[in-house]
Amino acid sequence: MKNHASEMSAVVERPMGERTRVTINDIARIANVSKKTVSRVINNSPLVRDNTRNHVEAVIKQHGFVPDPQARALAFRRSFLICLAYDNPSPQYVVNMQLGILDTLDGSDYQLVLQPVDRNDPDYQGRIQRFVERHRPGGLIMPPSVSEDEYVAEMLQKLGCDYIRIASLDIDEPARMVRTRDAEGAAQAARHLAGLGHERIAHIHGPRSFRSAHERMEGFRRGLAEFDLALPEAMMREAGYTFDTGVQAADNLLAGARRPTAIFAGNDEMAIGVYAAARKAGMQVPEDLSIVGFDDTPMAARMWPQLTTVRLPIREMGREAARSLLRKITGSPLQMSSCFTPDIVVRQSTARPLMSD
Amino acid sequence: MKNHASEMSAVVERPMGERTRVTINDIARIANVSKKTVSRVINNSPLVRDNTRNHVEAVIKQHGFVPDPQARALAFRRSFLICLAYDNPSPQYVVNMQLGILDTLDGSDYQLVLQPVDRNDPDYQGRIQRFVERHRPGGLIMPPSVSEDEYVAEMLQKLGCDYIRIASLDIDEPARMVRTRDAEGAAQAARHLAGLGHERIAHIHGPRSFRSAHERMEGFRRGLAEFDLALPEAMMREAGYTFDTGVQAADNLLAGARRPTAIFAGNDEMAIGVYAAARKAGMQVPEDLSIVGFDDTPMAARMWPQLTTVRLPIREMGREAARSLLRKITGSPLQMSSCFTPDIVVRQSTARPLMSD
DNA sequence: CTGAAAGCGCTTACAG
DNA sequence: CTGAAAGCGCTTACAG
Repeated sequence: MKNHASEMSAVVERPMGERTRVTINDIARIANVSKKTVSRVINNSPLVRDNTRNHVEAVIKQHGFVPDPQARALAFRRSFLICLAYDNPSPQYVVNMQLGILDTLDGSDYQLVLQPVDRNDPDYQGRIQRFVERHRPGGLIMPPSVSEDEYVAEMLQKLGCDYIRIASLDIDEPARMVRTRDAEGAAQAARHLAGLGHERIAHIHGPRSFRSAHERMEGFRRGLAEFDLALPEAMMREAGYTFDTGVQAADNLLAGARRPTAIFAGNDEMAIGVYAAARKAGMQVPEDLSIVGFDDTPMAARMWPQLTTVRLPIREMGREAARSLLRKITGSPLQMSSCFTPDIVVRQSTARPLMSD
Repeated sequence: MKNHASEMSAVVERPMGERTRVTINDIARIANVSKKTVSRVINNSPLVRDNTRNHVEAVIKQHGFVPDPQARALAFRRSFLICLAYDNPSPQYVVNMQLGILDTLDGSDYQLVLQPVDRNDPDYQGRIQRFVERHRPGGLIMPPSVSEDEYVAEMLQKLGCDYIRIASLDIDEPARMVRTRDAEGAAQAARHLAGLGHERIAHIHGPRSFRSAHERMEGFRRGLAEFDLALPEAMMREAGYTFDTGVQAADNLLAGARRPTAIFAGNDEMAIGVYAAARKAGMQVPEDLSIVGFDDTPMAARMWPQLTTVRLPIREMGREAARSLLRKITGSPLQMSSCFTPDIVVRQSTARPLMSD
């Protein structure tokens, strides 16, 4: 795949297989300008004559020069790392978010590094702080619930580190936010269930430490209210956004005398737990129990019956978060906020309630 | 969380919130040694007197000095990045692999960066090569099927870049391998099904471009042979390690006149596709059809009935791969190969076949 | 609009 | 075992 002769000679020159690398000095010499001028071209400084720029760019292209990220990082006092700091327990969410960010970063100078954290770890903020102090990343992207931690956001501002928060409510200036309208999505779930004729409707929400749990709960409540339906305490359970906690909460809900005919779970993981609880209780889905989830993870469409859920375009959100962050870093002027409204995806886990009572 | 007075003074000195950072020069001055000696301590050089080392280490600790990764990278001509280059389509596999690697990297000087690739992209090897040339990572970790690409391995050797290949057969020197005995796992699946009394047993295997697909197929065949059972062509289908292709392959298998009574799928994703095909065909699992998967992803235990599958400890494999890589990088002498043998996890998707025929 | 000097915080190569 | 000098490949601060 490579010129054999030149490869041989390179090997002779550098036995470790390290090919001679074109540097800014080579380009400066060849283009007959100072290295500072090459630097200006690399960094898109306006202080370069068009003629000079074109010439330098031609030389750069001809020699396949790519500035060394490590050297730039040292001189800039800032690395070309973008950090995803997350604590979302759903692997689907995480992978899609990563893919979205990588979509945007591909072709840029930045690399994605991962910082999974545990908000129950008392040192979790310290871990983020140390990472930022040591590696001085270009910026951080924080999905819920890390995004909801004001202390972390303030710390990043003090450290002069850019960031984007993905969250279900406005908790920062627009240019630093990717907003999701979770409440509206939950309201759609409520309208769907109420519209089918359900009246005894329950809700399993995520941990109270997640703002999204509140938003979804309140949105769901508002949606029900449009149909003059209430969401009493007896019909609510808190769970941990995981399968196991979803099973437990649903077990509990279905053990009562007046069972709900429909359950809206705060995410798909818990909704899938509701399937398991329903089976244990001898209930058919959707005949005896309608189930709605939130997220539309791939698993939703693989369940039987397929899960009706509220879709949030995670990957596209990741793309947009990275785009916004890159804009902040480069100081681009057009910094508007972006907002994603979820949509309900009706599948087979919801139906009219059986006439009972 | 921090000494208030010192934080204030730092803010006054550096308005951008950039706190003065302790460098190797500060430590050298305070410890009254040359910076080269500090460097030796940092890098665990044996050429330091114990007295000197202890003293320098005390000063380092006292001042919370952490060497700048960017500066070290520039001087070393090698960055403190570990790259995961993967093309595995299962999000569960990817997330668990990442978590395992991060377990090991946590506390080290290295950061994990992601390089998802598409082996159908004609430029995919070029993408890896360019990443390595530009970022000079400490090393790469490659799970299947990227690990099975000899061209990539040779390229990395030429570039002098360390790597670890996770694969189901010995394709490199032991110190560069994390081996999995996929064939043995598949043989266990075969023994389990044959032991239950199945005779018409089918296999949906992954893409032929994955060596693991071959290993699992051959292991399964050998396991059946122990029970004098054959695996005829009519009972084999190729699919893409994804849910959708799994559904298709199973549809096809179940459309024939002599339906299999059991199907072993090459991974869980496809096995879950078999559930869907079985339902479409009006078959009950496990009464009419036994199903076995491979991987034991979290979804396996969430299916109904729960999926019998072959478990590979992905996260532990990730940990071990990162450990081996760090050993290679530091030139540690004890470099043995590690090997993981999968185990069958019997759940509820397998049972004795109904007496028919 | 362009450049020469100094510096980012480390390590390598050499000397002792 | 220890250190002074030069260098890694860029950018900042300053001058013109």
